[in-house]
Amino acid sequence: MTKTSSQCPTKKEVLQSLHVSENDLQDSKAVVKAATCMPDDDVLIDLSEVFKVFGDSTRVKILSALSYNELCVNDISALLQMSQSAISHQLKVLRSAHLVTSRKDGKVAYYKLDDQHVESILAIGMQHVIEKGSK
Amino acid sequence: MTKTSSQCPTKKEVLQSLHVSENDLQDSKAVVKAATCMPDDDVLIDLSEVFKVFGDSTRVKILSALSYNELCVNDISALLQMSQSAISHQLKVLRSAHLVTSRKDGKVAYYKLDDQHVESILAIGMQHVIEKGSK
DNA sequence: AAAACATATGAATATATGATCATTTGAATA
DNA sequence: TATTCAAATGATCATATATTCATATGTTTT
Repeated sequence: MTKTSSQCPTKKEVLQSLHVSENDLQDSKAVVKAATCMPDDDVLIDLSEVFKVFGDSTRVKILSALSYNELCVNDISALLQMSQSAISHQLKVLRSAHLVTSRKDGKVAYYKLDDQHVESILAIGMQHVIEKGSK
Repeated sequence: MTKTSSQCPTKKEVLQSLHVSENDLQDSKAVVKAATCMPDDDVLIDLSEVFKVFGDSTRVKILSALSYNELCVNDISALLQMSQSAISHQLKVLRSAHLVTSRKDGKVAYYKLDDQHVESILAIGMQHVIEKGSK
């Protein structure tokens, strides 16, 4: 069986796909390694989309609040002292990203964190903030 | 010794500070718990700022690349097939957020991840993407 | 010293996005 | 059934931001 380029591209193939020659680069070995090991573009784009959802103070506050208790829209609105509409819009964003789930009890919609990852991400991010400071 | 309100605010005090009365809320106990336990606003804002930096595909690609190797600006530019200027601007954002550090060797500036948190955050975010899918 | 090179930076622009306001949907209750 | 209430949604607007283009800075080499 012969290795195909998609399974194990040669250095030459990698550089070609990047439209560069070896002497355009300071460290072609490092570039090839990164190019070979990095996840596909679409995966990294998805990843950035997830972080983008964490990257808003209103949404982070909602997530932080939900890490202690399930809460309904009205109560989140009161807690954060923001309009019901603003909260509802952001909850939609959080739902789309699978960061929260909701259940309905009559007219009241209760939200909670979707899974354990959410808390983990918040916790590690918090560590970074504590160690490196804000700015 | 008497507890002061700043050390252990009463339920009444918490609700007052939120400008709500108990019957504005579905679950006042849950709201008070969240209000009491949540980190201060400025901490959560800082946290969201960190995630905001992760929340861009170009920056995530840079961070992913740097997780395999230290790389210089030119090589990142070639790897991502983006202009030197665009990369340099984003590296500045990453530096400001303490996600990468740089060293200079002559004219060449090499960048690497600042600390272990960066990789951890990427890894957990990736888990979420894999498990929940992109959209 | 001049030229070449790697990186950084400032201004400008186009796009993305968060909050508001007005309205709608859907469920409980009078 | 009409009303009230919680939540969701659509349109709009103001702000934030990522890239480009032009240029500056600083270093090495000729």
